[in-house]
Amino acid sequence: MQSTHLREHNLSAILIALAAASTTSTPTSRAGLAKLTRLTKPTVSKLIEELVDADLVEEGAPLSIGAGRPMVPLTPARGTLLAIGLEIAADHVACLGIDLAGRVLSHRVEYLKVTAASAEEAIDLAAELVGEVRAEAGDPPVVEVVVAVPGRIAPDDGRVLSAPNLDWTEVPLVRRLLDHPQLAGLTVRAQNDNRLSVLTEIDQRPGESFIYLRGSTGIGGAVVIDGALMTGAHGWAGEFGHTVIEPGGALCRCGRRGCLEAYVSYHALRERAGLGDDTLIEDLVDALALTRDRAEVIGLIGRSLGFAIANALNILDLTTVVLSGYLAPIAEELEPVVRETVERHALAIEAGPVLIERSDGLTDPALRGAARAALQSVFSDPGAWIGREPSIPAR
Amino acid sequence: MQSTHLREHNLSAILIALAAASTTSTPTSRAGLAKLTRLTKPTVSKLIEELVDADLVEEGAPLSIGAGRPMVPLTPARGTLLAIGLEIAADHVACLGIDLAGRVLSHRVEYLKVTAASAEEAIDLAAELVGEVRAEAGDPPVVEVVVAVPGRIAPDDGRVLSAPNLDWTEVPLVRRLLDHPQLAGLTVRAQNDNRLSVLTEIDQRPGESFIYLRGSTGIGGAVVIDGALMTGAHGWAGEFGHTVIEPGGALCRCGRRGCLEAYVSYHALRERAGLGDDTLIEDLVDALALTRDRAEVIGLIGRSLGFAIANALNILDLTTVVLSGYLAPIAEELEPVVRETVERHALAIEAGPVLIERSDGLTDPALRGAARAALQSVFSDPGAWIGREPSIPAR
DNA sequence: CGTTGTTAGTAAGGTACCGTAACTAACGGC
DNA sequence: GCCGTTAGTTACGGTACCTTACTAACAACG
Repeated sequence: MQSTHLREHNLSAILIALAAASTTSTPTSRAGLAKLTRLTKPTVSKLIEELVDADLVEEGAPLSIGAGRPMVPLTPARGTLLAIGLEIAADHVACLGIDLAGRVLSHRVEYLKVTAASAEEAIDLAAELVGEVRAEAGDPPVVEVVVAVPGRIAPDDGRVLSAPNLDWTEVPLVRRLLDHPQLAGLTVRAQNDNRLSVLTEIDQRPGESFIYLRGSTGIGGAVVIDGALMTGAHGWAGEFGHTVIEPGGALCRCGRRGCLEAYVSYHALRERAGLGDDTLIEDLVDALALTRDRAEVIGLIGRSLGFAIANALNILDLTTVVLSGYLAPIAEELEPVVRETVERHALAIEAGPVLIERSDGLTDPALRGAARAALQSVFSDPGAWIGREPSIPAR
Repeated sequence: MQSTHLREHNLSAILIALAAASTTSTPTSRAGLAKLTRLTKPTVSKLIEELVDADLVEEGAPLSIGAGRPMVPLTPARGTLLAIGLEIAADHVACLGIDLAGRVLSHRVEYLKVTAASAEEAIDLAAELVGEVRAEAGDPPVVEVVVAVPGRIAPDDGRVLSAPNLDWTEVPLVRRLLDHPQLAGLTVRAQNDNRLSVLTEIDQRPGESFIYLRGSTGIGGAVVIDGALMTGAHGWAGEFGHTVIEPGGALCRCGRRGCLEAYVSYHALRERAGLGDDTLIEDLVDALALTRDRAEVIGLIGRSLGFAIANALNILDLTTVVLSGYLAPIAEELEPVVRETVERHALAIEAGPVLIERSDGLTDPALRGAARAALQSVFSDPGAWIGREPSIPAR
């Protein structure tokens, strides 16, 4: 490591510690940050001064707690930077702008049957929403734009390889977005919506390790180790949807047999119960419970999930499972069934209980996650947002 | 990060880069290390000087390659430090001493039916071997002692919780070893033998990501991501032995049904074929081939492995599988069967071929891995081995 | 056989960053 | 009003690294 990088490293560490502390509603001072980061007070003071000058950190009014000189509470600056999340879903396009503090500056949703429209149309709409969000937020500098798409995305150039729910194949999404004046000159990245949803969950559970399962039209998932999303060789580690839970079992959309997704996804459950395709995902379980015993429905879903989870826990040796999407509202119902199945199959049980928890259920996790991902570059390299800006040395 | 740590970080980076480079038999100079670590030549020179003074790095005779001033080749020092690996296996106790360069300084094996003897006896023998190895190596400073045990180990105090193949339960291994004069004052750690075996494989594949499967009395395994061993919540991530491959299938030693280990471990295969318990692990497949068609044996093993591997690949999104233990010699035979099974079940296939490779098959991987693990602290904190030694600041 | 070009390594000085020690600021409690 | 306590600043010094420029040692070429 070069000594220039030391400064950037410490700036980043301080900003990250500050952001983490301010989500806990504990006011944080320079002295507090010094303890958290194990740097000395003068060092923190000097670095904080630069962050304040660069409008990345805000000072509050002095605040007295107990004896001693009152602290000057610090928070990530509000409204000075804009991180933009976009979401292109089957029935809507949405855009969310947040600042460093994670506060929503602007939010726009337009309903659009994307499958019925052309990709161009959806992308035009998305760009338009970006323009509106930027304007409403007061047109501060934009950090980055991250687009959530329900499909597979080429890691190199942000092409959408396939997005079945949108009827998209080979759409050069990022390139097309960059053609629009509202996004000219910005950094734009595309990511799978499920993977971005996890970021929202990671925010709620900083530093934890868990398996994330999201029930949606398909089954998405992810593996989080110590607060870091596992990627894998192609970026789809933790996609539990196509874990085989019954060799030679039900036919899956992917062409194989016995995948988890062939049993507990919205599509699979709806079709097997003969429900119409106007059934909303959030109403799925209630609708199923009308066609047969609710306990039976929960049992089917729970046992299928449990089997997939058991295998994952065996391989990963983790203890926490977070259920999201349409699985979140029924997490408490599922818990005993899943737990029983997991305990029958998983070795890790011997080490203690497996926790099966519901996602904190914030709305629009993919959209929030996208905006959150757009923020990331500021935290990992605040130096780039300060006047000096050596950050990327010429080579 | 504090500025004192910068030096340690860079010392460590240089030593690690040097060690990595010298395994590739490419002679490396100060200038070469400067390029590898992205530090400048003067910085590398100064740090290397300290490492040479501390006997951690050796200079060779100047070596001319092409034009320009000849380089001074550098290598990790040989014979100046001793890292000790111990192995306690069912039928022997072994001790290996290596230096920074990974060269074997001394090696001792004593055959002992550990199950027939007391734990005390085995531990006494181990300590004795350590004494002999230290003496033969010329009694240089000992870095650390790492003990490989085929069982589960308490992470905090190195107690062996259970080691079925040794008939051990609750043996305070590390504490007892420290009682012996040969190990007085040393740092001693215990680790599962399979997990240490992986370290030997990681050495051969620096920076790679792969799944490791080791056929032995049981089935051990591990997950390696970018050259780092995944641990999990309790340190047994990647223990594929108890992945369920057939719900409600064959009864396993662990009390559950359908585990991988109940099909392809030495014990399971031997017993199902009615072979005597004097069959050696390395002869297992040949012996099985006498009782029935060899293709059938390979097919059984391959399909079972393939199913477990497919699930793991789906979850982890990796592309390489390394077979070790008794599986290594038959890796080429297994490959088509495993590949076919994996391709039928694994999603990741769509991204390209899955590589099923054999371990490089060094003898005694667990013992080597233990010695290698004992070396680790030098590489991660060379500062502690240099006169200055601030390393662990008082708190 | 000297000249030129190339690469390895060293020397000297400067700079950036952080840490230490001591100080001021601002409060509560007695 | 004094004292103890905590927040934050100032001044200074040390450490580590970088830049620039140099020397060392070789190959290739005419």
